[in-house]
Amino acid sequence: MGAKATLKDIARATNFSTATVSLALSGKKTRVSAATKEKIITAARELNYRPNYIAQSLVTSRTMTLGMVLPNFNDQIFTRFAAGMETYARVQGYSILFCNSDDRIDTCISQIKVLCSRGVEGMAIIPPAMINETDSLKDFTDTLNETAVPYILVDRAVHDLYHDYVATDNIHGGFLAGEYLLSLGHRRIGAIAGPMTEYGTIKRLAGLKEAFRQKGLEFDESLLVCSDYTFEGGCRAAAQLLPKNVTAIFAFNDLMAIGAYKAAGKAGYRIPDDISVIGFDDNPVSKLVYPALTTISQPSQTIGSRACEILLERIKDPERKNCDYFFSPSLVIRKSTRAIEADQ
Amino acid sequence: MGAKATLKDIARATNFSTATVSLALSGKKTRVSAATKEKIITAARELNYRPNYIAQSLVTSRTMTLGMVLPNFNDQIFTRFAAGMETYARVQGYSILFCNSDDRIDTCISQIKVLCSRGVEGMAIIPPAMINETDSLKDFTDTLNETAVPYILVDRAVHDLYHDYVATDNIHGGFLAGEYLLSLGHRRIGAIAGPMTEYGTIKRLAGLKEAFRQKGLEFDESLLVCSDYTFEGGCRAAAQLLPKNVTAIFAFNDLMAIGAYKAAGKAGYRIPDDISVIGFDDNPVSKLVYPALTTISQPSQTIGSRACEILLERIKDPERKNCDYFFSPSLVIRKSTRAIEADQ
DNA sequence: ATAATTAGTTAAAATAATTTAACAAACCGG
DNA sequence: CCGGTTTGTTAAATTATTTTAACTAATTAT
Repeated sequence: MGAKATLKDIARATNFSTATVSLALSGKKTRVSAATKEKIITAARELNYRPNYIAQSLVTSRTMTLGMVLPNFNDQIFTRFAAGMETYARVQGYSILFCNSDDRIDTCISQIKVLCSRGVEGMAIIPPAMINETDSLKDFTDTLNETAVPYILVDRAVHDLYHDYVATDNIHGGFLAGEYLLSLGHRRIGAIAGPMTEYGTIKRLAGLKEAFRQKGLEFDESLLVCSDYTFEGGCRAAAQLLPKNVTAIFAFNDLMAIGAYKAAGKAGYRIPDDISVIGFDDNPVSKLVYPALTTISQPSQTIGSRACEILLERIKDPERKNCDYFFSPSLVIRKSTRAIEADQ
Repeated sequence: MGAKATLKDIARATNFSTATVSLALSGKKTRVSAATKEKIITAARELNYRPNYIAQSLVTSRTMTLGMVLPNFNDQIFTRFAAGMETYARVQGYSILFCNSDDRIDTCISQIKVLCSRGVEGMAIIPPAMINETDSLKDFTDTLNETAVPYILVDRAVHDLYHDYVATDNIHGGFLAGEYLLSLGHRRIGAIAGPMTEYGTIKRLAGLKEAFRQKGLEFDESLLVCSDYTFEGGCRAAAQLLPKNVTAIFAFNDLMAIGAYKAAGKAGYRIPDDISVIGFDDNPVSKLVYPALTTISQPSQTIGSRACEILLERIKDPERKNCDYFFSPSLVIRKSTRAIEADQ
């Protein structure tokens, strides 16, 4: 009962060597006679044999395990990456160790080390938000450069770390938002951006400006407020923007857009009658708020799945060239935007 | 660079045996001279040594890995359990394999088997919602009974499976919601429950009725609508309730409460002026909606942490008696409820 | 000075599998 | 019947670590 059978036990029971037993049970088309195979399989069943994956891993150095480091477990954007990752991994027979970095570089580094020690075959890492602005950046890149474990960066790019990278095409996303608001006739468009130290922020803004340019217009920089991707930050930023007679607000994520709802409500503006609001992410929340939020949908789940696929390819072929993979976001029109007469 | 250093490499570099190196690095208070220890630790750092957990596991038969099965990765309630679990596990040196059961029994069973094969020391399982109403229930309990791996059930109880179990004290939660609405003067209180096949639903309702009873009143069963814990379900249920002149609605989760917002908005009711709404869960969303939702807060993160703690205790002592652990929820008053004159 | 104890170190075993290289036996063609 | 191939099997090496038991040298006690 208690003690679990090993190859050795089967070998003893059948009078074959452990090598033969291993061969017979491995199922590979090796030269083991049918009679031998049958005896061994029968004995294995009788002894209720279960291969020890740990021992297998030690010798094959395959663990069928991946690692993923997330900045937190609460933000739906991250958990959707995680969900996509898990879905793809599962059908490939892989399991995933999920780690929380608390969005801190030191924790992220230590989690990466733990994952390597645990013998994951590959890692998907969403780096901390501030990764590019701290002194610890080098510690981070050093850690990754020193490890022999293949990895892929997800969502957030890192300076001086030229590696596989998957993310939303943020330029295109910013463009889509701008293009849509312009097509509705809006001209005084306020933008609630994130910190300008982030790639994503910079790109979304670039896309927005490009949309203006393609219409032969120019984005009014005085209507740009940099915030912090939080609900409260969005609320504060919108409060600054509303007095400037904007007819539409593009918040660089849904949380800030919903913060703008609050500011608009307080100031007596109705959405979308008095002001249109568009977000970014397609956070599940955006379907729940009233009015439902028009937004730029990041294909997070798909990105997660593809990240896993690309990671597995890299594991197979570590010499493969590093690539950036960008996934097109899409416009999801709900109830927070409306057309206005371009009266100016 | 590429090749990772082993104990042997350090032994070779320092001219000590692998045994000494192992002893020196293990940190245990063994008799290794300070000088030796220092040399070895220095060499280990230089060679960028990382212990191979696989080899460690093989000999110690401890993997320092736990498993957790979630119905999905998107619902914040589950990810908060997961976050709490991970936080506690991390400081104890454990990593966690997180699995998604897609809320299906067969997938859940197969994930449990995968976890066992991978040698997790223990499992935390949130069973599928329908677990108690399908023919596969026995498969599920059999799988768990046969395995030698300790486990704990989280959030959802399972028939005929007497084991460690952690959850919110749903009776008390239902009571708190009822008590609060009654204290505000509400008497015609509508309830949007979940399916009556779920323990959680039954208990929340029992708590609500108890609150009435303690006031010498009785809950009006005609104001009870059973729904399905979704936004749309809540919206439909509220649409049934509103014509019945309820002055307050207790939705058994926040998603349904926010669905009720939508129904109320459509019917021209203002919250909380015309109708009070209280939810359950304290889903992060409830802070974002307008007006911010008053709700019963489940201490999900705490429950996750405690689940991990209890699981680790059970791993240490498999003979320990099985227990149910219930955690008190708390009332979080926001903006969706108000007092009325008890004019009837 | 001798015996007993302690400190520091190590050789070797153990963990449970896979893999390699070798070997014997059977088979086959000329 | 002899060289070559194929088939079936196994001994031994390998994986990276911990652990045990033994050994030497130094210290302490008698």
